[in-house]
Amino acid sequence: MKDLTDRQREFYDYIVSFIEENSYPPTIREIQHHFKLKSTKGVKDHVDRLVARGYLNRADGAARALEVVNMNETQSVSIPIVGRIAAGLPLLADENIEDYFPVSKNQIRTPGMFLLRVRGDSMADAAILEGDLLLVRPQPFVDQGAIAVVLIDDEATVKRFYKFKDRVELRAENPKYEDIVCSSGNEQIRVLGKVTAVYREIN
Amino acid sequence: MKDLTDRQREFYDYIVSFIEENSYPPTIREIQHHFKLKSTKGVKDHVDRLVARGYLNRADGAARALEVVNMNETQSVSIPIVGRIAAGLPLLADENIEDYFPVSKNQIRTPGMFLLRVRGDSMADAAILEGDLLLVRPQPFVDQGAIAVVLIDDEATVKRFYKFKDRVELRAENPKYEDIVCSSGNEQIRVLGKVTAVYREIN
DNA sequence: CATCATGGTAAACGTTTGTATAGTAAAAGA
DNA sequence: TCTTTTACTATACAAACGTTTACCATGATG
Repeated sequence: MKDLTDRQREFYDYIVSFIEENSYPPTIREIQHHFKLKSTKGVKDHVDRLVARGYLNRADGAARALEVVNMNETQSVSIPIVGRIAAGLPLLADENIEDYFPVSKNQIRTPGMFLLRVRGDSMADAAILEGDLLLVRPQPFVDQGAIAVVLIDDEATVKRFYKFKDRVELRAENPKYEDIVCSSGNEQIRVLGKVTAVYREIN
Repeated sequence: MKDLTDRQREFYDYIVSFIEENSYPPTIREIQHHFKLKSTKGVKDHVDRLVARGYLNRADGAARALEVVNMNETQSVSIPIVGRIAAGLPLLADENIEDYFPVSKNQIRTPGMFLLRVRGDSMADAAILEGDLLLVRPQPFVDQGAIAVVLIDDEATVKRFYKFKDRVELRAENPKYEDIVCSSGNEQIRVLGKVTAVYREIN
């Protein structure tokens, strides 16, 4: 956004906010009136420049045929919140999905990402509280020390994950809880994915 | 969708898909040509019926001023991230805006909401860490004990807010920091708003 | 049977809208 | 310093666009 002047930026912002409010783009004259200009020419020039610089697309000659480039990219997607995980069923089976929560698209990089609502305070010292929503990228392993969602006996838990030659350790971030140690080859635990974001609503 | 005839449904679907493809709505005549009709009247009738049944909104007389109801509800909005707050300037002046971050629309209930990136660890025990983004609803006061963004000497800080007859206390959630106490009438502090959500990206 | 909603055609009207030409003024680069 | 870019005013025009009136045909409703 650095190749735009302040004024150009104002026009761009107005067009974006108009679309957000009305869900269709403004006409040249609607922009003109918003900026209290006395001619349409100034608006046309600005729009043309925004097109030339790649911030807008437009179909020439057509009314309101204005498209903000990258606007779709900031849209959000409904991501499922998985609740209790039923044994045997695929993770995202209907039975496991409690609700949906909108997450902006640029947080979603891989398919199959899901949200998990935190139960308990075992990660309190990692600033993850009961009720928080965790955005999880599904993957069968995570980096050493990363916060992972792990399935233990059909129960999803959130822990820091450490893998050693002979064992796997799942460490809580709360002194009240003891580490879980599994010897290698033990098939009772399964890494579901890596926690990539935390959402908390207050009140 | 059961009060629509097959034909009406076709028109509705075309309008939705047109918007998805072009990101602006079609004109009456564009719809007409798609269905290879020889008059605009049929299209107008269909659109009017879709409006009457609540599937579309529209601003009469204006080109392309067509809005598909429910299409926008899961979208997100760009919310400004305010950085250092310059004295005198309004909070959301360009000078204060560092960047924008998409937040899903249903988290935004009042206008003027903004994001603040956390500096320091003074709220660590409230599970708010350095680098977290806080969604802030602007308001001149907050409930007792709520987490507030407060302006002290042109510096925005996040603290728990307590108001008593004779004084205001701003308490950090970290034993390393001491409470800030201001006698009433002291104009050096100003509540900017209430923290309503926390976003954290991991890695 | 008459009636009403649906789904059209045809043609015309007036406004909305994008575009163009000509010119001014100030700021930014070269 | 000269030139270009930015940011406008003023006016005008043609095309695009929504709207309207009049009319026709079909199928469902009562």
